[in-house]
Amino acid sequence: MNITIKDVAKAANVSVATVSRVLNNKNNVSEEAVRAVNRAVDDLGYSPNFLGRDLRKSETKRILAIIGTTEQSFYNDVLRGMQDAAYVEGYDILIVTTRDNAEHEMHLLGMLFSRAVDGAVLLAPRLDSKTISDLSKRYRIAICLERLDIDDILCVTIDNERAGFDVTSYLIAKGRKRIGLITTKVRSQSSVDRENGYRRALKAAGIPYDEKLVYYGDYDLSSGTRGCEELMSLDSKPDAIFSISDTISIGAMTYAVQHGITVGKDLLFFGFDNITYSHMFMPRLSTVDQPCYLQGKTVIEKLIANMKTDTPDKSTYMLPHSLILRESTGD
Amino acid sequence: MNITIKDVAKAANVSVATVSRVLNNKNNVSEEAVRAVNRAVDDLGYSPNFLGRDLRKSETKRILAIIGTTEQSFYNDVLRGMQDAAYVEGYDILIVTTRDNAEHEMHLLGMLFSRAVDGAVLLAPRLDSKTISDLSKRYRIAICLERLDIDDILCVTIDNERAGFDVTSYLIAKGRKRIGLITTKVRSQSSVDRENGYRRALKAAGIPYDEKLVYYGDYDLSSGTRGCEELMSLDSKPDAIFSISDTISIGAMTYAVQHGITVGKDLLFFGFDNITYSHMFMPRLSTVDQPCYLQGKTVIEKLIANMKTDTPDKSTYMLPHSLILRESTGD
DNA sequence: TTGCCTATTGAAAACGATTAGAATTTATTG
DNA sequence: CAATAAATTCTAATCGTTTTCAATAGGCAA
Repeated sequence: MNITIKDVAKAANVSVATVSRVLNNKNNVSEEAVRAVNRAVDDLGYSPNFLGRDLRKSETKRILAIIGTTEQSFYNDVLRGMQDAAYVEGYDILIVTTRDNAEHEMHLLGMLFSRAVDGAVLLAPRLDSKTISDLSKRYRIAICLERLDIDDILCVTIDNERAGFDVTSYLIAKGRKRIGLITTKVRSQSSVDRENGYRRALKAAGIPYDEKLVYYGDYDLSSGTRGCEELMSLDSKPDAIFSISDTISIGAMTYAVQHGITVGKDLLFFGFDNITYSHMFMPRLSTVDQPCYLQGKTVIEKLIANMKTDTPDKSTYMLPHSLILRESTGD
Repeated sequence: MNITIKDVAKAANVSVATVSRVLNNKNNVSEEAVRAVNRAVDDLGYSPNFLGRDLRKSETKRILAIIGTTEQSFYNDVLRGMQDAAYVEGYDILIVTTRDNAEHEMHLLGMLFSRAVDGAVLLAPRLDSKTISDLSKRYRIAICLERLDIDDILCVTIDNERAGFDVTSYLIAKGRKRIGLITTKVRSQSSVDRENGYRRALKAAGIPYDEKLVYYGDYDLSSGTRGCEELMSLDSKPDAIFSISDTISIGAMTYAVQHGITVGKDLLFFGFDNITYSHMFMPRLSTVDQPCYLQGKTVIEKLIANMKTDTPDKSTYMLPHSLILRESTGD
């Protein structure tokens, strides 16, 4: 039914070994054989079955990128970086979504256990760090955009704690005393780290931490809106709001604008990620820029390097972030 | 080195055949054997090598979803629909991006030719329709969100021509006479269809087509901004602008707002896709809602059905769209 | 002609699973 | 208890490649 290497061999009047050699551009094969094989391949419309090849070679040249959902628009640059790095080494990146479900994440990692891919990058791990850490002993895994509290696994990220500290310190330097935080119920390490940075900055400035000023929501626009509404209904309202993502922050800012609050003066806003939308609307949103493309590129380079060695690199790499100051903080 | 089914067989003191039967939940195997095998599997931490299994079975239970970039936020719902439909049939969806490059699209389709996946869905084909049509004769391929001008391939989409007609007719009914169109240089079938609908509506209303009113740009926000700027610098300015995506339309509207144009009165805006951002900002954007989740779900159901038969369904399914009227059209 | 070296080639053994079909064990029946 | 049926189990073939190793052919020197 299907055309196999045997059919090509027969048509070209050579052995399957020779066909294989031609297909893989080995040098020890005569001009004549090359021609005959290529003709047969064309005539029959043959293309090699990767299942056979991969089984024999025990490698697939494919890497899994496990994300939560494709919604987070800044993944796009990360994935571009990953693809570019993979391309130069002859790998393909397969994207797969967990829909923020740990069980499904484990199911997808099954592709790794069962050798359907050579390695995996987790971009929004929901599994607990012990599990991931154990897996990383047997398989080629890396984390990107996040880190694990157990740090015996390859990680490429930014210093989120530091970024949270930087943002909060900046708002304090602007004379703000009651700084709200809109974060997520889901305790991703990056959210926790940003929150810790926020607390450290408060402490460093001698401002007492007030749990009422912290809102725990989801990752979407409307969650930001609800968060802002909640915080602004407090008896002593915040004078600045730091959100752990631009999407959330834009949702929050929308509430303020629609309720006549002067953004950038009465209330400052600071986001995170520097997505396209963050500078398209008035007032433009101050935010933290993280090197998405570079993180993606780096994690794949390191991961592929790890595949080639018995002594894998398990370091955590923190790439530099920067604050982008715009109208939402009165800049 | 790696643990194979043989190791499990040895540890459980049975043959590989029995191990395989236990692993695949066949009924003709004794309780005792099941226990022994399961224990051995746990002890050894074995998980089956899919390359071996897939080769033998000649199926992978994986379907490729080929998109342009993950940027387009409305893909998220489509992919969710695809995954849900795939899940009930035991398939996984692998997402892969062409970065809008036909050559790379062909490379990715290689996974189909080489049997690394069982089928593929094209969500933003860049290859010419002849090529795709030919491939669909040998492989299980479907199109989603788009269609081909050659219609001998499974397609799940909306009636984009009709939608373009509906939008334009609505604007005309609102008394508008000079209706601008912001579309894309890349001639995707959906863009072409929407543009054709636009023209048909003009003609039906006896309004002459004016090529100056059509701007060809990219898919992003800033392209909308540039498009609006260009159209508004015409001697006889448009009194309404239809953009082929919300992202573009929001970019366009941003230009208007920032230049003191009263949106919804001086200038009406109509978008396409009903993305989250479209109703988050004042003025809220009127747009076309297309059933993303349903299209994704449907295309996978039909594709999997096609995999089980020798007489595949090559129909084009057009699911219903609807107009969402908001402030940008004065509603 | 013979021998030796090199360049090609082919036969057959992997890779790790599934699955027919044969072989064995166990249960059932007269 | 023997004969038969049913339930398990095993051996070995198979999927489509790559790759080792042996075999062959051709060229060249002696």
